[in-house]
Amino acid sequence: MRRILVTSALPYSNGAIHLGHLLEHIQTDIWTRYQKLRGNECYYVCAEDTHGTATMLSARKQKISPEELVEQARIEHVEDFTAFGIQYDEYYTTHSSENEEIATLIYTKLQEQGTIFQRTIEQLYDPEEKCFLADRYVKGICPKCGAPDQPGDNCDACGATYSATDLLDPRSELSNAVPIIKTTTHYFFDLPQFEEFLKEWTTSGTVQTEVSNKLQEWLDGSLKPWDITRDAPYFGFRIPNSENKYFYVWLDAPIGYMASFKHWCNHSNIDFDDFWSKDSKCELHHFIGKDIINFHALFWPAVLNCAGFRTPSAVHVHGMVTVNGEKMSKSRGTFINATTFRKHFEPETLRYYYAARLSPTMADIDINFDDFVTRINSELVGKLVNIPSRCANFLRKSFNNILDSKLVDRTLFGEFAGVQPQIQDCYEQGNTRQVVRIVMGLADRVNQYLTEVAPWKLARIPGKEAEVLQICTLAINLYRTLCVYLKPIVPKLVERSEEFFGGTKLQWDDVNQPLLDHRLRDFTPLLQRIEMNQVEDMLNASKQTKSSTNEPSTTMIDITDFEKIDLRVAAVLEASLVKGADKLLELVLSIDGNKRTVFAGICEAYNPNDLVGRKVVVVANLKPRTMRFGVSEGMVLAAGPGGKDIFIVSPDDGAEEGMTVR
RNA sequence: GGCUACGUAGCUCAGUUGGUAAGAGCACAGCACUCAUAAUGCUGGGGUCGUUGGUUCAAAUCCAACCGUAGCUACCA
Repeated sequence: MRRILVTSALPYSNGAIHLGHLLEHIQTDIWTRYQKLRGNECYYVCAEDTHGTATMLSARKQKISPEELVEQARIEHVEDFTAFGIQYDEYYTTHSSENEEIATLIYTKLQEQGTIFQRTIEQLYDPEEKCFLADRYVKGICPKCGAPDQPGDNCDACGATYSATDLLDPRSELSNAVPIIKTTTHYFFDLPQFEEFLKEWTTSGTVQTEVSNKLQEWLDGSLKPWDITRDAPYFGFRIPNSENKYFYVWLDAPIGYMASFKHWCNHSNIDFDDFWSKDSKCELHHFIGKDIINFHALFWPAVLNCAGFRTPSAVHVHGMVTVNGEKMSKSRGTFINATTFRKHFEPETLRYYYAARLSPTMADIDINFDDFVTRINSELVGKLVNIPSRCANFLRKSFNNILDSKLVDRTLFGEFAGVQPQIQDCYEQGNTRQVVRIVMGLADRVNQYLTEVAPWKLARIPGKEAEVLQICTLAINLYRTLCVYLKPIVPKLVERSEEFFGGTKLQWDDVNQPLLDHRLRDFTPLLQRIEMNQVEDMLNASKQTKSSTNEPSTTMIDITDFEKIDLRVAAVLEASLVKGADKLLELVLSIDGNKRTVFAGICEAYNPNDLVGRKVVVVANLKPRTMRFGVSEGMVLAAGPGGKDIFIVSPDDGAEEGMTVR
């Protein structure tokens, strides 16, 4: 039996869980569930990544302590992950005594090994807030192209890279003060000392070859010492024997893997050192995105090695999530939070879709929603769940739900069991795409078989009842095999199937032992089809989430952009509730005598009768939008986050309908 | 600019060490079936495997250049 510790990258406290986090945690969860199903001793730990300037500032803004912010985020994050079936053994926090202890211990070890040195550096400093500024907290005019409002590291407009001190008219994002240059002494980890070690480590099967190739770029003599210090004020752990110096968040974040596991050990009978000591025989697997390769495949193994701990057995790197072929974008509504997704879809559908796309490569994963809808409907519902559905009525009506005492066709059942080694390899390598392909191929076979033997025809012929029972017994057992194979991917769907089979949990070896002479429970639909308009609803909801935040937009538009919008005063002629809609009111507006029908999601905030006769402002040249309840020919302007807090914009007295608003 | 990947039917992808592999699913068209959540089965159209050269008896598969895409990195070779 293997002993395995698995981690996903720690989600940062200052932000909601989105589809990108979910890709990684679903991938990790599938792998972990597979290992457990195989009977391995496997633990899956994660935690909140809590430290850093962003958390500190965000807490300040909300007038709460960072600790409160972190705890609140932890609760929300766990809720999201749990909804998607992610089963951690421990989901802890980096702001813990365990983490501080281990971080301090590791730092001390690094020091003893002579890999920590001090260096005085110059950095921008906000004299009003009295704090040093990271590049992204400074904005100014690009020295190359003159674009305004550019961050301190590179220009979004022309792509130039520069240092924050080169910016023209630099301003602190925090106080708008002009930053000054100030010196400070920082502690550095002397990474170049580990070049040889890392060259060896990164080419010894610990990472995918494509990752290894990429890493050689950095390892080709271009490793630099790593600044592990941040100056106060900073939310984090103080560096021992220093004043006002804190560990950079990226030092203690990976250590959070250890701390989380330590916490878990303290509550169970597992020995921490078995897993982390230098000569550990256990496995350690990290799942991460390609954006943080350097932290996990350079800094982290070097630090562990230097501090006398074991290094990871493998770092599994996945690609980024794109939506409909593009980067997730808040304005397009494709920046989709976990909470939003699960309001509109059963989480299992995302698990399935990701699994169907994931491979051991670090290629980006695109969520194409057309593809998403058809895959769920045709593969999961149309093929897979269709199998028991095709048999259930025969079994219930004629056989009291009791399966036959033997299998009519051992070969087909044996064939299905025969692919198990192949499936195992795929899971082990993280090639769930292949698992799904194999399983769906088998599901096709069952449907073909059923069409061929046509139990519905036999059922009409007296004396053929036994054959019908044989056929259904085989089909149900083949379906059961597929359930075993898919259990790590869609655990809830399989759980519902287990209920149907009688309530016993499926085991990996069950593919060799058919269910016979056994009473099933009544069949109930296992998964609902989904529709394209659910996708549209979700994308709209994602846009609303964005506009309800209080962050002012950083995208500047010029006057010609603004002039494209034809804003008009309109009078409300009629207003009525829309049957079947939760939020919509149907408004008939008059603009200069022309009638328009406009749907507005303001039902919770306004009574239809109170609106009739009012003057409102509409976007008159908005493309007509076909909604489930009709065509909307414009948009009524309103302020507020939504729900009951919506406030319609009205012109002052004297404005007449049809007037242009500028 | 450099580096690392990738570019196969409308979409998502298989194609093992070069030799009947040009394939699957979805989508589309026709037929069949009616047990099933308008599900399923069969048949068919559709690709000069990014482009151009080269190696070879033989290339989607190896090599080179170019084009395109993505990411990393940078004006230092």
